Amino acid sequence: MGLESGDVERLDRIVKRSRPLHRGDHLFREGDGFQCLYIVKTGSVKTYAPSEDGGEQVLGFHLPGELIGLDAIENAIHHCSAKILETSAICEVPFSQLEELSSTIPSLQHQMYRLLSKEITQDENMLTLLGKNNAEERLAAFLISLSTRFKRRGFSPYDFYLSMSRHEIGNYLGLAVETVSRLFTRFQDEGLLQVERKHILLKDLDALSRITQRQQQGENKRQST
Amino acid sequence: MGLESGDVERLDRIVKRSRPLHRGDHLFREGDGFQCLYIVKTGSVKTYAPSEDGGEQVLGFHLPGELIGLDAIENAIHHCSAKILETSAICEVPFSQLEELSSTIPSLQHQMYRLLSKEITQDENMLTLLGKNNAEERLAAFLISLSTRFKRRGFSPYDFYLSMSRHEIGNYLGLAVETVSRLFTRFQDEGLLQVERKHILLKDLDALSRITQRQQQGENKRQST
DNA sequence: CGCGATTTTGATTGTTCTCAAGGGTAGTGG
DNA sequence: CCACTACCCTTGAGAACAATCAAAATCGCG
Repeated sequence: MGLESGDVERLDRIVKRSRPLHRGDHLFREGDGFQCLYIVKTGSVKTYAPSEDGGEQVLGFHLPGELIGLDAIENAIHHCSAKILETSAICEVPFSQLEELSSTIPSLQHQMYRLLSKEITQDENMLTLLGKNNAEERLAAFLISLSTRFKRRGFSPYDFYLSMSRHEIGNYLGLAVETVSRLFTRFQDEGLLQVERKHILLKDLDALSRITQRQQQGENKRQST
Repeated sequence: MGLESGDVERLDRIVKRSRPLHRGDHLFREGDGFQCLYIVKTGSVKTYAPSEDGGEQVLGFHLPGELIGLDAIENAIHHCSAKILETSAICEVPFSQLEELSSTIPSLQHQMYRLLSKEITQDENMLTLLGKNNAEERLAAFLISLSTRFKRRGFSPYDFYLSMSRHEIGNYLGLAVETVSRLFTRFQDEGLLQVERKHILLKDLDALSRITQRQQQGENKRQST
């Protein structure tokens, strides 16, 4: 990270540990004033953009170690809502204090820029997924993403529980619930994974990877160039 | 903006005006080391993520006043390529200098955070467009976006030229070229606009807006919740 | 003027959505 | 503890939107 230990301590001092939150609780809602960034310690959170009629677009699922709220800096208003998916521990980081601190610690400022930049890169990857990949490729990419993120945090990359519903997965990936359900069944039939309700056991990560890259291999698809 | 005039001058001093660039030139390519952010002064630029086989995902079209390269901060490597669409004047901003400057000018630091945050918000809006909207809604939203951005810069919001091909529009919106072409024809038949090759004349911006919002009005679509 | 690239238009196909219905699960309250 | 209910997931059948294939028309450029 490049932060000195004294700096880490100063950073640590502004972070608030919140009491555990429960499924269905909101961290914030669209339109709320922006005060804090949130870091997931344990559990999981979904962010989504609600639309007038009660519909929504799921923007992301956030696992331990991941940051929430960066899109609210611009206008100091949250542009999306954040809902707890399972009992979770979340840290709050008051942004104004973080901002002040970052102006006195250059390496912290740099980390902040990198963090924001990373979020942009991730969103761009997601744009490619939605713009170019079919249903099968999207779900495979989703599972690999979860697997990678669990692994990074020291959890099993093969064996995990989904804290979100099929409905939410479909919403996130731009697919109907039924399509997601059918794909899980198909992946299981093909021996790529075992799925039972929320429990996922990835049996052939390589094959899943191959699926996500399939689009690129096909010669000159229509939307290309 | 909140920058003092002395600060503006300091900022101005690190910005380099480049000679005019021409259609097809590259500002940078995926994998290039990250040195500068780029600001479009005149003309237009597209950014895209190339894939192995020569295909690509268009990530954005950049008009005068808009910034390019924010996704490269994270690893100091460009994750996408940037190609000039028409003869353009582009400013370069060496990022390391900007970063230094921002650590001594708090309001500049704040602007940087806002800029990065805004980019995230825009990408999230695009995710919603690709995840929830049909072809018609996507193209309408695209035209309105262009219109709004031209207007902001003092150009006509009704009458403008497209610097990108139908192919690139389709790629950007996750649609086939033919679909884009058919939609232009349909919009024209319905009196929403006049189109002749690259020349666009928007005749009913309200109707276009209504199209983009159609999805939200329909009661509880499948992917919602 | 002619060639290649781009755009348009038409016909057909196909993936995914939609509609419909059944079964399973978890949570609630009697 | 069991019944009830609401929600979630699955599966099937049909419809629809957009992709694909094909070809003609137009444009830009050397």
